[in-house]
Amino acid sequence: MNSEVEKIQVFNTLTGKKEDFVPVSGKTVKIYACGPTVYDSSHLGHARKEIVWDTVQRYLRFVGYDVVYVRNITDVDDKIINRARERGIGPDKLAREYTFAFWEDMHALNVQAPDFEPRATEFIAQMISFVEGLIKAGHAYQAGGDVYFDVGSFNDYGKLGKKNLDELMVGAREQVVAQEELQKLKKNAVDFALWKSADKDELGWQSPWGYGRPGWHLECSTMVKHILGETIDIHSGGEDLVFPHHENEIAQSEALHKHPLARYWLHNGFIQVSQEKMAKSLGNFKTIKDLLREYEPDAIRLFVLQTHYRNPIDFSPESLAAVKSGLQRLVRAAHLNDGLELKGAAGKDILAAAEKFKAEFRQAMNNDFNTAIAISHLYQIADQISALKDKESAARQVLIDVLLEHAAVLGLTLLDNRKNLKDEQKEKLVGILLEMRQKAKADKDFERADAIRKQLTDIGIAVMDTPQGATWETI
RNA sequence: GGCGGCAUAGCCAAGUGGUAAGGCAGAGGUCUGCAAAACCUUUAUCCCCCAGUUCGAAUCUGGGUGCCGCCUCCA
Repeated sequence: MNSEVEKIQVFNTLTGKKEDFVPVSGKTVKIYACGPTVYDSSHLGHARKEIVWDTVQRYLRFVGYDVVYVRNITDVDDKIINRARERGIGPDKLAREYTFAFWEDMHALNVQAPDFEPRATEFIAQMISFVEGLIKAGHAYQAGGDVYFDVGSFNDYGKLGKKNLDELMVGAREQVVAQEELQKLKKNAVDFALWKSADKDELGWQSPWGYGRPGWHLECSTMVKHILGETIDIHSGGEDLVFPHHENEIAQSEALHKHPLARYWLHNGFIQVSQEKMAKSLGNFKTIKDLLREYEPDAIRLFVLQTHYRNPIDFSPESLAAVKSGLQRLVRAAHLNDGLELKGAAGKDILAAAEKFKAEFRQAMNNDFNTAIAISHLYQIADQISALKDKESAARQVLIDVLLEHAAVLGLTLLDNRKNLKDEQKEKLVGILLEMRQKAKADKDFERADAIRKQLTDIGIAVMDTPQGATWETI
């Protein structure tokens, strides 16, 4: 970090304002990002969330903070249990399967591994003591084999999601009335489960209240506490988590610890499809694996980051395809010096341009991580690179280096894939050669036909003539 | 119904009081045997509508219209 601390501003959902970012303790930044529930394939919406917060933690490290980035994996949940039952396998096996699939997707998208990646099932014991603490403090109560958080005992309830407790009660009461059993158990309709009893043959753990499972919100509060501490700097997630998930985390943690769970609550906007949110429940999603078949990881990241993280993105194949051309310009500029010896030297003007670019890039990112502006500066530096001649390659290299360094902060590799062939292209290519050879044979130009065959053999492709025409295989 | 957010060129998208970034597509040009790629130039008198505050507003205020999200699982 420079001698002076980078002045970063972030939009805090808690206050609804952009605020100066000041970590709890100096250069250390503790971030907890709500991770996936592993019961199905990840889609573009999940990709956005991971790309956005990956970029944030990359940038904070880039400007010199010591970041501890934690992203959990929710591997115990009703959705997992139901899906596993449908498939006739154990919930733990299903969770493992989709955990690996998630890791594959994240790796492909150049999303860095977090410093810690706790799974809920690893923290059952800590969750149980967390609940015991809440009961002891009078913020939770046992009802049958369940334990509920007593929302009425926590004054600040609703401060994140901007909810009015009285109004919540009305809505919640209607739902609870529909479930008679709950009505009997809960003191208050809005109270949420910290621990839920389960049947013996279901996924569960022994607890002071009997056999059961933790409630969803509990895991995050517990893992934050045990891995990062009682107050962290940034807690992030998709905007749908604001209420009730993060609201409930705040209630649990702050009721127990009596001080803030996180200083800054950051939330990313959603991907929409035809003006509707992309969601598994709507069945209108594109999985990351689908997209990766068609688009490079850099293109997907560029697509996501060209919109500010809090704004919605309306997805269409056209809009994603449109970034491909732009990406090519950056890639081309980044590789203009490939295979060239560096000539000349970078003059003052070049060094000044590099410094100007660095400052502008940071200025953009310091303003609530405005990646859209940051990207526009990448294009500007790419134009400057392209404008330099080969004989000024040393000067050009200075700018290429800063381009690559800053593109990497956004997780863009700018790898040169321009000459990479797809499998189908390779097959067609051989087909074209065989067609040309066939034409030569038909013209009785056997010298030419044999030359084509030999050159193919030399690169490891054997050509075999058959009564049905030529075929080939690799040697 | 309550709360929150968004509306900027053909499309995507920045811009929170000082006179419209950037990308895609389009147009013209350089280059080329012809192309393609690349590069250069160019493309919103105007920011959903109405009223107001101000010397000055896309940016602030009030009203309206449309859309989205949350309030239940959801990134």
